[in-house]
Amino acid sequence: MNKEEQVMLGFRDLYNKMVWLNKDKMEESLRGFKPSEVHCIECIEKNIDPNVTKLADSLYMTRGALSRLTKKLLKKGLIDSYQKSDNKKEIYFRLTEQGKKIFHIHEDLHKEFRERDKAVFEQVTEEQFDSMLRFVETYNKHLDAEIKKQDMDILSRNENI
Amino acid sequence: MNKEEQVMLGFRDLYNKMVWLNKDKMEESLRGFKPSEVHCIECIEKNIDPNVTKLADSLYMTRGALSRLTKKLLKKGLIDSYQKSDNKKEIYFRLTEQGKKIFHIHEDLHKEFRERDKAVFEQVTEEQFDSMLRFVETYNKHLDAEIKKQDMDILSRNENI
DNA sequence: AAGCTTTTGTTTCCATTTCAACAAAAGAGA
DNA sequence: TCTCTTTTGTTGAAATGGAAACAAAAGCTT
Repeated sequence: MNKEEQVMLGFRDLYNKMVWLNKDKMEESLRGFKPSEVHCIECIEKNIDPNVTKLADSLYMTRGALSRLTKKLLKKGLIDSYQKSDNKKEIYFRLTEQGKKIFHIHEDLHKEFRERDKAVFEQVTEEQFDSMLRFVETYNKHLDAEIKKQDMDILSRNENI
Repeated sequence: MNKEEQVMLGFRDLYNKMVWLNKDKMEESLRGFKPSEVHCIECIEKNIDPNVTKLADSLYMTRGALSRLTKKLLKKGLIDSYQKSDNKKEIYFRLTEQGKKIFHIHEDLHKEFRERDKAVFEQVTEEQFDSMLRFVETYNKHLDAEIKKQDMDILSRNENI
């Protein structure tokens, strides 16, 4: 196995382990709230005028899933919806006071995770961080371009039908 | 946002984008096979005497999920099961010829992905790779320890009941 | 060997997500 | 403006995966 693969597999493992590990802690601090709900809340707060489509794109899920998820959060009183006067189709969301509470508990939890993993990050130099950051940015841009390319392909394939 | 977070969020995005992007390609090359099935096949080939429990651990899923998944693959004739003479409980799996075909198509696909992303990796020096590899290894070890710690917690909590 | 604890694989039940089809609104082009 | 296309959000049906309960086998302790 070459180094590229090792790095990417290593990160895949890291990702899975973190999800696995944080899930329990999350359920402990935020009883009654599922990871998907908390992620949705996080995403609503961090986006400008988020609607079902935008949230689906950000969370790498389908619009159908987010339609249902937002409905649940509305019912629980964690989010509000609003529209703009010049658009009767798009429906946007924002956090209620109660939703903001959840958001902040989640933020604190992340601080706790950072604290938990501090020892690892202390071993990394500033240059190493910058190097990794450059790598991540380059790769992300590359994949964005590939995703766009693939969307084009799907589009043009539909035209041929 | 500090650099640690940027790096980790960057990798989370990378991971999600790759899953998203590769899923379509996978369905294209391996019609009728879901990512979960292919991952399971990959995992069976790359492990020694894999059983439901080992597969569940490797794939960060539950034993229940893998019990069903392996059953599906058995039905499709992609895998075989076998046991050892000294253990009547554990059931191991191996790929059939047809399963190996799927495995190799998947391997080729990965080569294709590497080719697709070659431009990104060409910009990375050997030292950068080594640096990232060290980071990934350290972090993984750290999380393994944390997971173990959490399991201990759960265990001791049960003792108190 | 006997009695317990743990591990393993399975199953039932349930929540979540995707897929596909749909209607309504927006956008684009003549 | 009228028409065709695309986008948006929603829904029913189906697939998926997790939680928990379970029996059978294995492991351990005495």
